[in-house]
Amino acid sequence: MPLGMLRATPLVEQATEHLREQITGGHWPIGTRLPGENALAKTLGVGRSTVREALRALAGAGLVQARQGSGVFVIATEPADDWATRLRRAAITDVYEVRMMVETQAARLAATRRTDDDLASLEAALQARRAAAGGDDGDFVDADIALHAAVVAAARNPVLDDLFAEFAPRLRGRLVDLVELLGLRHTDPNPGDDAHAALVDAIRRGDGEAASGILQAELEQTLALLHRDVT
Amino acid sequence: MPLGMLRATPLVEQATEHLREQITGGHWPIGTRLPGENALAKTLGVGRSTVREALRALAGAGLVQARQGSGVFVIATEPADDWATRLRRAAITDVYEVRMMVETQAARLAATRRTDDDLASLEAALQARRAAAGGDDGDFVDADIALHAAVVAAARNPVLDDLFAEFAPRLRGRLVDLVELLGLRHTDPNPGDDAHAALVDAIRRGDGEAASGILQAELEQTLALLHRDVT
DNA sequence: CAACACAGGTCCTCAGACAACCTGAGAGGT
DNA sequence: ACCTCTCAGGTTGTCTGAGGACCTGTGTTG
Repeated sequence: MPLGMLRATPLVEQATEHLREQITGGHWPIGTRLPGENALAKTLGVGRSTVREALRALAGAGLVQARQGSGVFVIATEPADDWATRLRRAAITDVYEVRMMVETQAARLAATRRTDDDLASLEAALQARRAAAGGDDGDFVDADIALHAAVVAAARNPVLDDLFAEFAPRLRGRLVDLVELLGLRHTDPNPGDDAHAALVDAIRRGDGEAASGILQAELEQTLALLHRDVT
Repeated sequence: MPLGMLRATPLVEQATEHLREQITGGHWPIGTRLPGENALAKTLGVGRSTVREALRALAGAGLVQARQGSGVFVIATEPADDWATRLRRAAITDVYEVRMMVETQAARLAATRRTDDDLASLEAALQARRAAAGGDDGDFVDADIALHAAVVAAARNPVLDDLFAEFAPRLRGRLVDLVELLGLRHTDPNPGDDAHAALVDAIRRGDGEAASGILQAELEQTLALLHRDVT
């Protein structure tokens, strides 16, 4: 099925794309009133309905807004940049640094707010991290991240949970690379186990200072590796 | 202009919304083929063109995709949740707490990383906050937020800047309310000026511990007010 | 100067006609 | 029995026309 899978792109999609490019390309800044439907139909060489549908698609994408009798206005020149995109573009060391700030504070809160359920989750995550020591680098990093997520969850602040969840995927790939490239698990397949056990214990004991300090030391070490990796 | 400002919502928008709710409400899971245009027109009591435009809007929003001859299929059940929406839904105290964590750490970094330009910006923002003391509560809160943003910017981590910029709009309205309802500016139209001047000075001197401590005290006080406000 | 009316332009809705495409069922051939 | 082809019915895509609702700017009147 070489060419049979190819379909002509519907005119309305082509028109949508063309108009979108005019907007995102800066030809129509925010606040601009677009040419009327009839004018656009003539310019694009399509029917008026096709123009209307294209404009609806752009409205659905949040780029324009129609006002009956007035016209169609540009209200955004690009879709709202989501965090995943922003984090992807940001320097990994900047992302990690913010993670570090957030997480050390979360550990402090976790020590005072953790419930029995939280402790059970932390213990389970610690065991899962140990179990993942026998697996590949990717699984190990995932288990490590899960333990850290359990720490953040014990802080009992949903905004923190969300924030950590946004950061984790951005960091995962790089952390796996780091482990592999630097051979961090060659001598010890479960690096940092002592520190993580001490972290869970500090949270159990309610010692926020210790929990925060342990995490700070660990994360600073990884950040230093990330800096080294970059140069 | 009591009722003159109200406009009938165009049918296509109502239809779009109805269909969107069917999708986000779980009635049409991902992969579902929607009823045909003619069936939908009958169900919704509108013309086929109106249905087509509504479907285009949903396509523009990324929820459906049309295949000529086959039908229109659900490809997503909700738009990617953006942070603004999440923050809007979150408890204000949770949001503020995260802001506090991030900002106190940022102040620490600012003390070590600030440039001469950062210092100039901080000084300008401090003066602007003083100038806003003569204005209304909204302007004052804006000037306060701008000073804090300058602190975060001096930490020289773009991810932090972005994060603070996400949080600020969510917090603004509530902070204005707090100032108004609690009459925080009745006796002193420029509350916290001493603390803010000390903050800027600590950053200038490179004293991260002092900067962080000053901010922590201020933000904890406001958080306590937010907690009180809620109960 | 303010209020009102009107003209022209714009978006909104519906209907109809025809084209292009897809899918499933049935018929015919091997 | 299995495979291929054809066709019918249903679906989306495009265009056109008609009329309605709305908005804005201009001109007229009091």
